[in-house]
Amino acid sequence: MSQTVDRALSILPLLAEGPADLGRVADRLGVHKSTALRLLRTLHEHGFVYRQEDQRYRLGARLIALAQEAMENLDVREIAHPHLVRLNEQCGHTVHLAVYEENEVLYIDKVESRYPVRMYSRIGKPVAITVAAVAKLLLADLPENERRAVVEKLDYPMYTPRSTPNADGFLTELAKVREQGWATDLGGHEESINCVAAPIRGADGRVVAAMSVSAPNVVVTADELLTLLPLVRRTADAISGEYSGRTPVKEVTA
Amino acid sequence: MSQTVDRALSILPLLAEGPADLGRVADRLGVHKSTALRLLRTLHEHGFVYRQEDQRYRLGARLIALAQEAMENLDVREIAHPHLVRLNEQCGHTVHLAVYEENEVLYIDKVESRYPVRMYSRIGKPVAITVAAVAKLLLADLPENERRAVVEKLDYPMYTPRSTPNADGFLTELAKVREQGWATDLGGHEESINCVAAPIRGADGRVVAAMSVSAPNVVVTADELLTLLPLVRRTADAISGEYSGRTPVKEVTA
DNA sequence: CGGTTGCGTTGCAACACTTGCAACGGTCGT
DNA sequence: ACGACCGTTGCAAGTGTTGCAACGCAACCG
Repeated sequence: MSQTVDRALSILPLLAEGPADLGRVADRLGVHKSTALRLLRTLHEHGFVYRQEDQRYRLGARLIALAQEAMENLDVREIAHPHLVRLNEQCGHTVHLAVYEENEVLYIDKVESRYPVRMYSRIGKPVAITVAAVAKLLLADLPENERRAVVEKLDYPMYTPRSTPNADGFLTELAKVREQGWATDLGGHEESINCVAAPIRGADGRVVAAMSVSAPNVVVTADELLTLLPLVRRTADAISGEYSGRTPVKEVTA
Repeated sequence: MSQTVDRALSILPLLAEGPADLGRVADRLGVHKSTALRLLRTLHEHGFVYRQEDQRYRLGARLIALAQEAMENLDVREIAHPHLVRLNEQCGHTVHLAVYEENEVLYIDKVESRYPVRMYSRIGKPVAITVAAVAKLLLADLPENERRAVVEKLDYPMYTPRSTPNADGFLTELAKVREQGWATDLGGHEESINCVAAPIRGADGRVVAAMSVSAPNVVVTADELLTLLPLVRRTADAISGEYSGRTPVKEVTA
C-alpha cells in the first residue's frame, strides 16, 4: 500500500538470507543504488539493520530485541510455561507451545528433552504446517471458510512417505482432529520422530494455542508416546482453565 | 532519512509496549489516522504486525521468524553453542553468550542451569549493560574514543548497592577488565547472583563475543564461582580458536 | 427506538517527499 | 599511477504520500 515502506520492508527478508552490500540490495529491489542507500540508512537508524566492518548490511539487534518483546506480550506463553516445564519433568521429552497467525504456525515456547537425543527446532521458527500435530489442531479450529482458504493455498512437501500429500487429505485429517480434540504426527515430518498434541482454549472455547510432546523412535515407540496422551490433555486443559479464568489485560497508560 | 519509512518503523517499538488501536498509533506518530492506517496496512502485508479480533494491532509473527533467522546467521553462535553445552555439563550453571552492537549488548545464546534455582534472562533481551560481566568485556574492547562516547551516554541505574554508579567508575572498571582479560559481576544486577565471564576473540584479536557462567549465591558462593574462571577462559579460548581458524563465509548465489 | 458518538475506511486534490541521474571521492587491484 | 568499482551527495522532476472531509458501521444512551 505504501511503496516506500514496502520496499524498505522487503530489504529485511533479503538480508535474512545473509549479509549483502548496497549494490546487491539495490538490484534485488529493482531500484537505484541511491534509493536503496537511503532506505538502508533509515533502517539503520532504527537498529533494524547493522553495518559490519566490510560495509555489508546484516539484520540488526533491535529486530531481535523487538521479537523478544513481541513474544513476551503473548500472555498464553507466560501462563503456559510453568505447565510445560512440569510436563517435561514428568515425561522427559521435548515440549512445544505453538500459535497460529495468518497462514503460519509458530513455536513460541519450548522445553528441551532430558534425553541426549534431541530434535531440532527453534522458538520462532515457522512450523511444517501440513504435518505438525500442533498445526493440525490450530488449523482445525479455524472457521470453515478460512480453513478451506488456507488449506488450498498451502504446499504439501513430502518430508517423508507419511507426510500429508494434498489439500483433500489434509482437510480429512483436520476434520478427524477437530472431532477427537487431539492430534498426532507420526513420522510425517521426520521419519523417526513422533508427536502428540492437545489444544489450549480460551474462555469462548476457541483454540488459542496448541502444545505437543515430541520424541524420537529410538527413545520411545509411537505406541508408548501415545500413552502420554491423557497427561498431555490434562496439562493443556489446566492451561486453558488458567488462561480463561482471568484476562490479565496489560494496561498501558496513554 | 526517509520520512515514510521512519514513521512506519516507529510504529513497531510502539506496538511492543502492547496492542494499540488505530487512533492511538496515529496520535503517537503525530499523523492523521488515514496515514497511520496505510502504514499499518503495509506492515501488515509483510506480516510485521497482526490484527487481533478486537481490531487492535500487535507485533506479528514474521518479526519473530526474521529475528530467528538473524540469530542463526551469526556464525559465532553456531560455533560456540556446543562449547557452551559442554561447559554447562561440566559446571551445571547457566551459560550465556552475548554480542555488542551499537550501544546494546544482547544475549544470543543460553544454556540453562541444571540446578532448580534459575536466573531470569532471555535470548534477545538487551543486557543490563553497565553491570553485566559480558557487557564489560565487550565494551572494554571498543576503540578508546568509541568506548568513551558510549559510556558517557549510558544511564547507570542502581539495581543493587554494588551496581556501577557512574561513567567514571565504569571506565575504571573497563580498564581493569581489559587488562586482566576477564570480568565478573558480583551482585551488581541482582543481589544474589554472580557471574564470571571471558572474551571470545576473532583472528585479529578483537573481541567478537563474550560468554559467562552465572549462578545464584544459594547454589555457590562468589568465591566458589571464581574457581571456575580457568575453565571459562579455556572454553572461550577454544571458541576463539575455532572462530578465527576458518571464515566460513556463507555464499548466497545471486 | 432514533440520535449521537466513536471508530475504521475511502476518494481526492495539493504538495511534500521520494526517486533516478550524474558527478564526486575514496579504495583496491593491476 | 592508472582504471575500475563502490558508496555517497546535490539536484530537478514527478510520483507517491498526506491530510481532509465524507461515509459506513457499531455501540451507546437518552
